[in-house]
Amino acid sequence: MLSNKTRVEILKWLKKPEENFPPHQDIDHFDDGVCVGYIQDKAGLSQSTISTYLNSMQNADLLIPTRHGKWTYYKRNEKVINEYLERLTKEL
Amino acid sequence: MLSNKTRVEILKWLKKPEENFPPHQDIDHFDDGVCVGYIQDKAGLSQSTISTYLNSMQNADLLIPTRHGKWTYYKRNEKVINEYLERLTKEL
DNA sequence: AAAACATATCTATGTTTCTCGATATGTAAA
DNA sequence: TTTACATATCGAGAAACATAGATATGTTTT
Repeated sequence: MLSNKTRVEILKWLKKPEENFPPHQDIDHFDDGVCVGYIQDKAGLSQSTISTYLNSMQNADLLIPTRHGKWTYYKRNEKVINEYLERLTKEL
Repeated sequence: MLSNKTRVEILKWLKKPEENFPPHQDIDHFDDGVCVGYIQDKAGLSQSTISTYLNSMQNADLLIPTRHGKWTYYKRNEKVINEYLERLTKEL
């Protein structure tokens, strides 16, 4: 999962949404993360590719999706990400 | 590089050679790591595959090779491995 | 110097991953 | 209740990776 440059970048971007994405129009915070379109623009890959990536990261429990109207927002699952890093650091 | 199960396993095995490999015949320590043949036996993959893996990990600076007679021993490059883990923990 | 042995490299094939365009689905606006 | 929009899913081709067998290289033993 974390063997892909773009997916890792996305995780990093979502660490500080205010610094990496423009403000959303319908909501004035990043509490639920960032919408797919913004992530797509930033990554420069096709809509389907990004959607697939985000979906796979959600399946891996690295991201948490929230639907707001027609938009889907994705945010990091800090707990799982930290657990992964800790385990890796311990075992590797 | 660390996206491959076998390669990650090898790194883990080399963390504690005494526990994971039989003693070498020509030398009585693991100071320079473990010879290719033992790693191959443990991994259960072909000689060429393991040799290729070890070589690629050496190129990535994760392993340090030492030649003793006709054997090549590989050990972990702790410095680089730790730096990688620290950077990942900081950035991810 | 030849034979034996450990490892490295080459070549090839099957499998997985990346990536896209096309299409489907779900939601909101007209 | 169509139409428009955001995202998801499907199907396919190209690229990268995994892996093995054959062969080459380097080292030791005979």
